[in-house]
Amino acid sequence: MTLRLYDTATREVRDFVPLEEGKAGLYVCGLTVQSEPHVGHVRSGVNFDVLQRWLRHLGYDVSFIRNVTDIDDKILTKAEAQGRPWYAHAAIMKRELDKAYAALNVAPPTYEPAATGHVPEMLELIEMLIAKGHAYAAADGSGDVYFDVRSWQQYGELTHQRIDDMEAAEDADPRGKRDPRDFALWKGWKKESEPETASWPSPWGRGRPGWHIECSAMAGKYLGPAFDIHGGGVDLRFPHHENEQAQSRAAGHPFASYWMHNAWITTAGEKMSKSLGNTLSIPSVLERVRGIELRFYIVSAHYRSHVEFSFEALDEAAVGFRRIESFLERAGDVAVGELPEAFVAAMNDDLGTPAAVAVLFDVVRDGNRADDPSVQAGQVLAMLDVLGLDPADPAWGPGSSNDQQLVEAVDVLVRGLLDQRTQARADKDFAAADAIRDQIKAAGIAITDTPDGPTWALEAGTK
RNA sequence: GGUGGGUUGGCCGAGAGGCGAGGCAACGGACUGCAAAUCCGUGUACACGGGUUCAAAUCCCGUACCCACCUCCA
Repeated sequence: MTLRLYDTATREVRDFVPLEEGKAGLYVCGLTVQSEPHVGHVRSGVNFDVLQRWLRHLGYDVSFIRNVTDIDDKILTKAEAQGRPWYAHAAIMKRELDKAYAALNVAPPTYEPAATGHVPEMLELIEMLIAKGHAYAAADGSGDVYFDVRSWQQYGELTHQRIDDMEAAEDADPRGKRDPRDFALWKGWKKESEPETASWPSPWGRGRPGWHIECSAMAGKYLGPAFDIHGGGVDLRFPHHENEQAQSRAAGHPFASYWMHNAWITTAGEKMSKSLGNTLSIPSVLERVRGIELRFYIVSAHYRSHVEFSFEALDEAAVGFRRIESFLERAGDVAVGELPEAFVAAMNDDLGTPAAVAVLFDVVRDGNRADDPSVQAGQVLAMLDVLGLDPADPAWGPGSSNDQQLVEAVDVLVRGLLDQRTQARADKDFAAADAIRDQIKAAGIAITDTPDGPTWALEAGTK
């Protein structure tokens, strides 16, 4: 059984055949570090992390490159609004993003190149494009360099559009373009409005990279002229990915074999980037549910399906996930087992995580029914591991030693109370027994009576 | 104007011609001193109108509504 993936370029699910047997090169457009990451932003991080983990599980030697765009218009304007240098602003937001990824157990990529670190590579590519007649320096002396879309006959091939059908940008300030659809490879430095630190020397004077060129340059540098999979959010299909492909192919590089795009998470039917302030920023969502629960919520939907975010649905997902966790707790220590066939089939079918999660629940039920749940628990662990949802993964944070001490302290206190309750029950003094249970419950601790005596755990629903 | 996606039970969310994915909630039952947890059972859902077919949520035609992208966006 082989992995099949939906390829945006061909619009079909097809067998994944790597360029080089046993290896997989993956490039994903990461974020522009311009503001605090929200739920929508991290979806792509989680989705492609699942892809990375699955490829590794299948035995591929994965090179996963996920870039960081650390210079662009928005960064400049937001930094200025906040009164700090653009690079400081980008660095702060980058740290926030790292924290968000860590909180969701998004494993780091092989390498995370930053745009500003690759200006020479971009210049090299731009000069190659000029030499081949696919790019030109603007005639107006602005220092801008544009890609000449009319010179590249296949332009539009990725998104199946013809140049003449595309609407030219409304704001199209022609700025010396030959065609309004030509896009910037290099942006000349605007002395009056932009800091000099946001400019680099080039054959066309000081300036900064256009948005698309960085990915062509970095993908080429780290994965080579041809690589397997290129990913990102749906909105990037056009113009970003179309332009990346045009640049790279015009420069003579075959570029990506497969294109994968994750769908949006919206709120109230609107994209998150447009909507409501910071209520959906990762730190604020994590005040409500744990990172592992948010990740489970994201993984429960297929990566190509649009998700309408709601806190109710998020809470439901969290409740469902706790069922899996409590099964594992009951099962005790078990070794990681084999993946059920149905799970493997689901994952191989274009990362069918919803079907995979259904298998997860089926096995949990089986395990809850069994006298000895260790086989099922082992399978559950294996599945959770692939999905990046193993609660025991140290990546979720070891909990500080302080926490550990607290747990031990609480354990002693609760055990004392539970002993009293057990005695009361033995004496058939149920009023007393229930009073103790209520007292413990009031503290946010649920108790479960088992054949081996009562156990306690923090109550579901309270984070 | 061009390109792409969507509308599934109370809610979330899969599926892509024939056996009721799964979860949450609800109801009944088992277990329990009572609960909790767990298990068992309970649903005749696929926007609307036609058509194809022995068989349609799934294919075809039409309609309605929603969303995304068209050079700043995950």
